[in-house]
Amino acid sequence: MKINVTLPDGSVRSYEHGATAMDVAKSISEGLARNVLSAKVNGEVRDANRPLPGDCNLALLTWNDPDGKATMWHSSAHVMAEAVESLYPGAKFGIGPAVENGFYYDIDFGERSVGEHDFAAIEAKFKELASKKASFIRTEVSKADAIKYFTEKSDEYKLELIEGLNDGEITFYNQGNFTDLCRGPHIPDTSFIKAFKILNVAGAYWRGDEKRKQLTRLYAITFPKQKELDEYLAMLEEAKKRDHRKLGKELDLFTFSEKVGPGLPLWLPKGTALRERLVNFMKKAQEDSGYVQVSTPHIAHKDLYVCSGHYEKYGKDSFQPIHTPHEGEEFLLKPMNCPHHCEIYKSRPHSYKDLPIRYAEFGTVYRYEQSGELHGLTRVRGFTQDDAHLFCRPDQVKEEFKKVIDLVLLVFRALDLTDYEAQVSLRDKEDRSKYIGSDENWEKAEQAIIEAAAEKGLRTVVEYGEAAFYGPKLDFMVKDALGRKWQLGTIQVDYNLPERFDLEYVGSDNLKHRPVMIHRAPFGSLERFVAVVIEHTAGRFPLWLTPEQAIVLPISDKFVGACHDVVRVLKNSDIRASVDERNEKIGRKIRDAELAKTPFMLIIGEKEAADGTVSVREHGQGDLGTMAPASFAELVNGRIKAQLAAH
RNA sequence: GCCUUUGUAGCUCAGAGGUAGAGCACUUCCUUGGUAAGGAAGAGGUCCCGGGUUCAAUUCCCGGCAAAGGCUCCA
Repeated sequence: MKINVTLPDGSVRSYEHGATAMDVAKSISEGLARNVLSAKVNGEVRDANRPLPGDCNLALLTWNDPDGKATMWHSSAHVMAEAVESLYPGAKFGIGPAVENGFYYDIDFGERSVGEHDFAAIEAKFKELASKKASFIRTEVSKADAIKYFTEKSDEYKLELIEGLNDGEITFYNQGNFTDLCRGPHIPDTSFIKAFKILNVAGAYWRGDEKRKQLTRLYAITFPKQKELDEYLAMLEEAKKRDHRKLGKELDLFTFSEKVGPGLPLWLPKGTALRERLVNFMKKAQEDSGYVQVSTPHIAHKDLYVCSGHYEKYGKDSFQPIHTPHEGEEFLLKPMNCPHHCEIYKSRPHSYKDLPIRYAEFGTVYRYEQSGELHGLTRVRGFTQDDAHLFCRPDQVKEEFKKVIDLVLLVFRALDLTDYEAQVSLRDKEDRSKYIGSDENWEKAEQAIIEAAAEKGLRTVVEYGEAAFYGPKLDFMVKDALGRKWQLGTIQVDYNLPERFDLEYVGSDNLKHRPVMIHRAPFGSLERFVAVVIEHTAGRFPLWLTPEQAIVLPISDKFVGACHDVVRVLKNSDIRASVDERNEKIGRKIRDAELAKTPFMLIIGEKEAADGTVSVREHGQGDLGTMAPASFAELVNGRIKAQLAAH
């Protein structure tokens, strides 16, 4: 009896019954067979050496397929577990899945504490085991046998996992001296793994539950070639160099102080100026889009947040209320700007003709984040949002969304963030009970978002069940220069707050109606946004944003005066420049300016001073020749204009 | 909050149970130099904080504080 196998290119090949994906690979080429990690059979990823079920569609998976990589990494987790078990007898194992970059295994080492100093031994053992070319062998076991096996090993974690499985669907995989409860699939044998590295160690609660025991999680990665591991490690090094915390310090943008407190960034003059430019950029764009600025204080009555519902949801995990000394009133540090804006809306009646109303505020908010959650500028306790709230009629939602999308894209363009993706978050299809607002309005809003995104030509993914309880949303994910994903701009529809604050407008029918509210923040928070921009550009900011656009370098003291003259000319053209007056040689000044990532260096010596020119050198590019200061100003402003051009 | 690691000069980091070290930065002097580091001298430290062990602790132990990596990825 023969079976027919359809390959991804549509070709059909015939094999003996019981043939495996590996047999198919071998029949195509030896080279392919050496690289096959697993196989996708009728859409399901399976072991390459498992007999095919009959006629099927088959895709052979190699290192180039995400599923192939995952197979390899998951198998690597088993080998790492084997290494750990042989070095630390009695270790118990939780789960060991493949993740985005490598894999991990959660391990209970008992009383022992395992840290970085143990990595070398585990790595050595791993290499020894991997080189044995042990096959991964799949066996189906009964639930009773599975329980028996892990009871003997007294591994309560595996036993708990087995509890949740049905008899008849349980499989074990074995390689070398290690057997694990595992659904698979796995690579044929351990020889495919040529390079291994433990990346870090972390505590992880069993099943992600902080009430349960904390296991030791070993993160690691493997590759089929040593060279690829080396490249990966080099990439991590590069990421470290771009770390915004390091660059923020080097470029004098911001700092932290233990006295001031964790998660509370202090912006230095250069960083503040950079922030201001971002703020002004946004203010201008918002003005052009019909926003009006409002301003609200940093604290408010607790009742405001009780009304908005934020107190109930976040209150217990927030900074505790501030009490007035005599009246005993309770005030909270502002965690959100929206309730304030609702009150501004309420301060007077509105006609349908007034809508949409767009209140914008660069509002600084304070949120308690657990100490371990804090991270540089990306996770802080005090930060400034480029917040705005749009109050509109239901029929205006789509148009408003499109305008906000334009604003977000304007920001991305100005900062060279070209690789982005939009996520539309909608209601759970099954359970609609957890959402507030009428079905009809939701329907309308969801449709409006989808259409707005489509009409703007966004690349979107739709996620059901990801909407907030108060409304659907559109989030922008940006990939930075190293391919890391960040969530930046967000646009959210809200039916909840208009309800809670009893917001209304008078319609053309002279009846009262509920406006729809849209929250949006193209930057998200200034802190986080600056961090992303630093890491994306490695500190080489776009010309319009950079702290200092040009530094003027005198060849010797004699030309300092001429340098200041040039700075004055540049200032008149809105170019930020200063003079390096230090008593140093020109080579040194150039080096320091290059390291400070200053975009342009203007050198003035005998020749330039005499004919009123500057010798222009561009960061990372070198000498551009001499020109008049006015021509240089034109060059800079021309480039800035090109970058900020709307389209 | 919890786990692992770390905390020494402004920065990056070395160090040892017995008077604290380097490079860069800083100050002064010399040098006036043409596209990525000119030379010399000097100043600078509560070795994160609090307790304990010791004749002696910055070093060892305990407790805090802060920072870093992680705590969503489901056999």
